[in-house]
Amino acid sequence: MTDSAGEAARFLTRNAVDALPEGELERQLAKGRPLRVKLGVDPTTPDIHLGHTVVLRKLREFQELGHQVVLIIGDYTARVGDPSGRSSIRPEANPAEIDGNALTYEAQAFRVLDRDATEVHRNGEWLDMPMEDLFRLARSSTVAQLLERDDFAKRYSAGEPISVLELLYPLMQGYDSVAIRSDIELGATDQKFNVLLAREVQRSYGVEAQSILTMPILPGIDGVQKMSKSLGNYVGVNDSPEEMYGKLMRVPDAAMPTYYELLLDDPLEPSVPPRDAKRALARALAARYHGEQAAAATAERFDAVHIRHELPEQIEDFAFAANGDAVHLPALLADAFGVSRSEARRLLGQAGVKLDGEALDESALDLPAERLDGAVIQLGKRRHKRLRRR
RNA sequence: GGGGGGAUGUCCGAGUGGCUAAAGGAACGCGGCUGUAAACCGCGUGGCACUGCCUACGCAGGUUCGAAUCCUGCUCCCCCCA
Repeated sequence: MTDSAGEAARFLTRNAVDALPEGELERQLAKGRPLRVKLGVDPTTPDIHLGHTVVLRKLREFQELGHQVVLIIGDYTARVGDPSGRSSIRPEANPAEIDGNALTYEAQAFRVLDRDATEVHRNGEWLDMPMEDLFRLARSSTVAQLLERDDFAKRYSAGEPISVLELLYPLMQGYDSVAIRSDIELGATDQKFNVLLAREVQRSYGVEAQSILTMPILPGIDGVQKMSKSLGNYVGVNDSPEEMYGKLMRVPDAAMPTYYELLLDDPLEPSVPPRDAKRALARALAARYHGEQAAAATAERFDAVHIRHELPEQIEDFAFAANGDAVHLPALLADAFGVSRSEARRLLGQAGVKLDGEALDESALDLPAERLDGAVIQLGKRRHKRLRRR
């Protein structure tokens, strides 16, 4: 075992949770040949967010060390739905939607990965198998083994349903490893069971078992739950610089060390005040996905709006119709911001609506059109529209 | 195949004939304080033609002056036995 293998292994595992079996990665690296590094993603949502980039960045590190990254777009497994971390059965995913997502997924993944050094497969290539092959696959594990997994065990003992299809999911993922002959599989910690079970599946097919490397899960911008699209606490890699910056500024301080460790190359200096650390993070990530210039402009605009309380530079116009002189505010707000009229009324009653910076109150539900024309109407802290009479 | 239990708002979860647009919690929104942080305080969270009306407690019917609550059928889920 050479020093360089040990060094590389230490580097690659520095912010990982598990690298199993113990020492295996170093042994693999010491062989001196490029490793086949697997990552499987199910295109269940069209967007990649910063949470996904944690593992993608790790993959990128492998790439930069000369290893072969194999990205598997789980078009077939997406139709089953990964039960990991789930407490209930997923609704069946729609194949057409999955195909669409797969394309955008791939494109977005290459904002982190080097396209030329990445092998991409759809697992439909091999999972669309005859029943006979499924028999073989289904024999590679046992119900007891599958039920050992934490989320299944919980659901089972809580008397919640587990479908047979879900039980099959880890086997399908494991077969991916057989199909591409992976040396190592990456995943977030919630994938630990799946990636470990793949070792069993590989053995049962007589191929060498992969090692595994799991990464921590990035909390969402609420700082508590994992970042996920369905929880609405995510920052998408395709978000505009303003969205990225603004969302990241809402992340609680407590999550900063984790964000730094998982998303940036340099660790968080403890001496940096939390607010500055967060600004630097927001700035760095906006720059990563949109360039230094856009990031600088975004930061400047953010300060203008939130520190100097100026209006945002760009405010979308909203054309309103006024067929008399008076305009009914709840209706206007409902149309402009996509809230219900009832909600608009409530917000008016809570001083949550401002016209050119001044709070409106619910005593005046109708305002003259001329007062509105050209004015900026603001809902809460962050939603603005410039009104134009149609 | 037999027996038992269950389905309530974004989620969890109370509620077994009127006082229930439905307790409580979580989540979220608005306001205050602030750093679009945390903590804390206040208000709010079905819709609308809004001092009122409409819709809502798995689905469809029924009983009743009145049903989330009672009855019938159906759908789905869980457990035990086989």
